[in-house]
Amino acid sequence: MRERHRHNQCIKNALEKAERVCAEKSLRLTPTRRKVLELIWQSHKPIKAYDLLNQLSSDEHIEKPPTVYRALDFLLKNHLIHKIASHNAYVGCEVNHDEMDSKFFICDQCAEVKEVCEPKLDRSLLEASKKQGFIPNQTTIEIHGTCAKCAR
Amino acid sequence: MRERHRHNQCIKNALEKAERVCAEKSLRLTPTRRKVLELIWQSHKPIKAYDLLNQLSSDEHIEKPPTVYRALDFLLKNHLIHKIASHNAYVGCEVNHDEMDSKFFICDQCAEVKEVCEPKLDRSLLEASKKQGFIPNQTTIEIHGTCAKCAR
DNA sequence: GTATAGAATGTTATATTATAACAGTTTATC
DNA sequence: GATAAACTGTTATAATATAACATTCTATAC
Repeated sequence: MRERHRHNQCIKNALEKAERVCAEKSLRLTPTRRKVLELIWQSHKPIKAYDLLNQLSSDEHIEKPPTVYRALDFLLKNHLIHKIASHNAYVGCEVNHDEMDSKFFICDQCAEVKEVCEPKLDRSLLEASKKQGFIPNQTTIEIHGTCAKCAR
Repeated sequence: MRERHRHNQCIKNALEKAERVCAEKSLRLTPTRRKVLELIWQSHKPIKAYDLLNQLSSDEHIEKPPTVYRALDFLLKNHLIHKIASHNAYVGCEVNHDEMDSKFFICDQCAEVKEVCEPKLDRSLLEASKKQGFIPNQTTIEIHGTCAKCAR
């Protein structure tokens, strides 16, 4: 735990950002949406839709899939979370999406995901696209391997 | 159709490559595996597992999911096909996998996928990884957009 | 040529991921 | 307070994928 970052701060930042974004765009961060975002931000590991569903449910009340998928759709559409396609799982968005699409480093040891912006990589992607005469719109860049922490 | 490439040749090449690879590694390209590979190569569009299953089935005999998933596993493991994670669908492998991982350009108009090797892009990916202290193992690079043909 | 082990296939069942469709409720605005 | 749009509840089902175990096939050793 020694080197662990102050994760509470991540959660707090994420929720604040969400409130700001929603306020700016007149969107409603309803209790379910907020709760789902908070659950996703419990870690930097992608979480599955049905795990969220279980965590949303209590002994008294079991939530149904559309509840969580609707919240996920909202959060995805507004760039507050991302879907990791290679895992069918969801992580909080760590970057500013004025920039280009995200790239993800996914540790196969500890499962943590690091989202990065890499203008150089963007340029390479654009260049490669141009070479194909391809007009890129949205990218899925997921790099699996071993993170710095686990490599030590 | 005027500019259409000779797709029969693609299928033929793919099957020949598969036979060669299997011969070299003492693997068995059994009838089901061969048939699945052939069905996947009917086009350059990713095909879904259950579509393959339907095409494998006849009025007399309906195949079951494990049949197709086992064939897919075999073909994936031996780099004869790839899974497009963002679509849960499968395409034939067009490149030589002595090289690094594949990158896919996926046209959202016509659905065709072009697999490319881009050493420059590989270098950018490696560089970005190094910057994170990340040791890359396997990448999912899927660029969605509009292909040259559809852009015209 | 037969015994044998490993690979491949058949079969049933079920797990996992995601959406459709429609009814009811809440919210913002007029 | 009426209204429309957004949001939520609920039931059902679609789409994707695997587990587990029985059976058959194939290559090799004897």
